[in-house]
Amino acid sequence: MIQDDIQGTKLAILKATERLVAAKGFEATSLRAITAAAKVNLAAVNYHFATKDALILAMLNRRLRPINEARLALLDRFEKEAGGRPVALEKILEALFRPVLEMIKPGSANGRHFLRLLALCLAEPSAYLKPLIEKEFSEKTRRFHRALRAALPNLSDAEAHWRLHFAHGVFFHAVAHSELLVSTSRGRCRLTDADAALRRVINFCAAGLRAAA
Amino acid sequence: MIQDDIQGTKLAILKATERLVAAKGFEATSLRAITAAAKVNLAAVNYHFATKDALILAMLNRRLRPINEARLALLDRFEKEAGGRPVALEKILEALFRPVLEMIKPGSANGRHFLRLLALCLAEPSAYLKPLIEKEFSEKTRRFHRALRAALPNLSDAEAHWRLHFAHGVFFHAVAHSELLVSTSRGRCRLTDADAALRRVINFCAAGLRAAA
DNA sequence: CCTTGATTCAAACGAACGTTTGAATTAATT
DNA sequence: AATTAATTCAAACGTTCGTTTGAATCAAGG
Repeated sequence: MIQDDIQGTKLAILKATERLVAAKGFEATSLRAITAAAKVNLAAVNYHFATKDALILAMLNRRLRPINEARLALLDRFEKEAGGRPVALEKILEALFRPVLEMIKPGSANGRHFLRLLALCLAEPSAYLKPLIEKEFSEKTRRFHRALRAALPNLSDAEAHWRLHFAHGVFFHAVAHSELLVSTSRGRCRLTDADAALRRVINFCAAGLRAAA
Repeated sequence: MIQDDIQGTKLAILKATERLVAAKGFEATSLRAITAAAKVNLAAVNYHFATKDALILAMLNRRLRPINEARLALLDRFEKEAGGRPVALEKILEALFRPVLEMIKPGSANGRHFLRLLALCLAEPSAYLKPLIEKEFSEKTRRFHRALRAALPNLSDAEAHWRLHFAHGVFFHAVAHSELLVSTSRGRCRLTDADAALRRVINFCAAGLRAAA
């Protein structure tokens, strides 16, 4: 799932960065804390990644690229399966969400951490993150917009944009801030079963997307 | 709308903090930048607020308290108007969302900034923000959970928690990251008309909440 | 007018930060 | 085995940070 030409010190730094940044935030995580956790020398970060900003970008890209590739591949597959006809709404949503939710399944360690990082990326308005957001979020979303318009021909172009934005919000908030659900439900609801969560999210979003104007 | 016993230096600091933190984030905003923007002395922050963390909390509370009061007041009003019967789903959602969206209307300056701050609060996992989140987000949400269960008696307790979490995500993402909508739609959609946005959000969420299991 | 308390101010404090340096060490190549 | 390149390391650099200090200024009250 992840390009594993990266090894040794470089990989240790990336893993520690993922864990610590998810726990503390970008600015609050120092290179000293990262290198201490990774059990490497302080200067190793600058040697392997040149700068802290570049390290953050490398860490994010390592996770984002395979996710977005999986999303588009899944959508491609569903479109092929559909022949010329539009892909079913639920399938589109599955292609959009499943590759991310796969990360919280047992076996993909550090996956849960990454969901927090996604939230941090959108919230923290650092200049060097903007190109990544535009490329990995906005650009990829347009492909799903087209599929959505085909699936729901009654929706205007603008309305489709709004509702896809909403659907993104459902999923994003659900996975990135799942601790709020635990808190408000006093522990009765938890984001543990990825498949059950996916079903719930798709069910909610599909109804919202199909709603009469 | 906002308690205005605060004046002079203290108010200037709060306003500058709001603007700068929304633009740069918590850690990336220095007290020197804040005091320079507010045109007050550096030491004024520690004099009036003791510490930077306390300043952040004061700034957030100044906005959050009136919003949450307005939410509960609106829900109270709708419950009173409904007599003993359950409040209509759309009304519940309006009570939940309108007080926040009012902030982006012309006349409430700095309101837009605050929406970014909400996103930062959830994403940035600073320890001193956790109590505020639990109190102002989770605690208040439980009241709306009860109203929701009355409006949709077919929904199980757990399912209601999940879907309210989803609805929160729709609204939250829509207002806090509205620049993503502008970006993916290439400027065709914008969060300018608060009433239109509220209508769209409520429409989407109501359909999702009512969806068959 | 003088005093008292509240506020502002310039200056400095120690701590922590990202980054750089140059030597030491390891790995690879011939 | 000798040489070259890649990597690690301890130490330090300059900067910026939140906070503290003590004197200066202001606003009333007696």
